[in-house]
Amino acid sequence: MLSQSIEDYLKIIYKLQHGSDAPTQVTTSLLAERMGVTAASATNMIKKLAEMNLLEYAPYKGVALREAGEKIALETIRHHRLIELYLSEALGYSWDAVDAEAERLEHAISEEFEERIDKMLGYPTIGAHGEPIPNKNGQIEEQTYARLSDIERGQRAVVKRVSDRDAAMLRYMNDMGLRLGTVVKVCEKAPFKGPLTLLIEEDQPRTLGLEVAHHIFVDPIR
Amino acid sequence: MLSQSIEDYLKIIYKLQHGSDAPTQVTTSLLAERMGVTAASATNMIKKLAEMNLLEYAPYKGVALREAGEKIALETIRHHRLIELYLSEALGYSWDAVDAEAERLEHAISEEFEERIDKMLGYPTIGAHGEPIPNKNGQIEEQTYARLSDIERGQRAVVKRVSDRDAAMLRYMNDMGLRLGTVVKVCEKAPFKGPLTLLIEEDQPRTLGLEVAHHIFVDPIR
DNA sequence: ACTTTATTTTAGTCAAGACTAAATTTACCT
DNA sequence: AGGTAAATTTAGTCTTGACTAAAATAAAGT
Repeated sequence: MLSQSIEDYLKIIYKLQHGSDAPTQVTTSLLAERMGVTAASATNMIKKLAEMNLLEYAPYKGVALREAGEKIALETIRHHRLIELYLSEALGYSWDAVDAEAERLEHAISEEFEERIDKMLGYPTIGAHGEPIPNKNGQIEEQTYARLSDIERGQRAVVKRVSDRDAAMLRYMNDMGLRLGTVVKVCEKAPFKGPLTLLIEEDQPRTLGLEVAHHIFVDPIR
Repeated sequence: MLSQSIEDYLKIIYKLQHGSDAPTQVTTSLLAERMGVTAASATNMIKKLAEMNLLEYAPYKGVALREAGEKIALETIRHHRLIELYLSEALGYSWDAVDAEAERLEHAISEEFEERIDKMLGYPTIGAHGEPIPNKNGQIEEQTYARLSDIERGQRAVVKRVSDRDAAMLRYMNDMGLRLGTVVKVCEKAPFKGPLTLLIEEDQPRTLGLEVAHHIFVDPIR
């Protein structure tokens, strides 16, 4: 059995490699920051994972997952996203609470548990925040959506995915009435990285900071 | 936060103190055996728990939980039994599979998770194998049932609780058609600790070894 | 009461995975 | 190209919770 720690490291490396923000090189310090440990600790673990042939390690340069490592990362991510969706659908958890709970549960569930909730949810392919859920074979359909912050004025778009990095931000989005599938229209964009004004589902206009809009992924209409 | 290990030790000590088999004195070796560790390891942990004022430790004699330790034990047991029932009721787990899964999950769930499944289950007081579920305040209603092995010939009784120590035995009981609430009648008891013959729910007679009957707790009728 | 045996405790190791402080490497700037 | 700052790695420590082997204690038999 693999330790929780190892699963977490691999999961985060995968996310960094395939994330929408910085798909350059996964450095020790970036990994350390995401794991909430010091760089020295990250180096130790990296050496161990390289030893186990789970990743490619170029000292002072960075890491890249090998096939075996990616497989474990995707299994862990699958667990996480299935659990998040289950908590949300079956237990009524809110958008911002699922991540923390899933973070601990993902390491504790068996294959049987995974299969049962997968079935119960109807073999879903999209998670609670719009993320793709890897299938049992570790295949995943990476998506590419536009950021709401990049949408032109006047354009309408459907909310497809939100970043789950910040629970407070998720709660805020939720309070604004944003959900997966919500249709928004950009009415106004203030200059100099100013906020944008949105029409959410034909309701009254709302103003949203760019920072938040940057973490909302949409599909423009027409 | 308390470690999984600590929670497990306290839980097992509680069960040994209140178990139906040997409520004498909880010894180091008994605890070690149930935890699957060596006696030396158990001694170490006992000293640590005594240091934390979670239990009373008389070297060479044994241990007894103090109030704080019992509270933690009961919380852990509550988690375990709620999860078992949830797995059984909501996810269709079989009698013999719930324990192993709950064993890992009990340390991973939050208070919110506990509350949500508690509510979903209708605030149950009896677990999947008939055990009492401690309430949120750590109160528990200890039961005293007769063992099926002690029931007189001709007597009828209702199955109230089964031991969950051995998954294979649980599977066997299940295959025999035994469930909580099942009515059985003892038709025959072979001498010299021989097997007993049962009538299960007015079906055809079945023969059951004493060992198994010893782990089935019943409430005699009339 | 003394000896043998079983149980328990002590002493010393080990592995995981974190940390700090120091040394090293890379990168950047003029 | 040389010098400095930032990033990374190395070296050494710590904690948790296991282990083995040896010592100490308790229990039991004659």
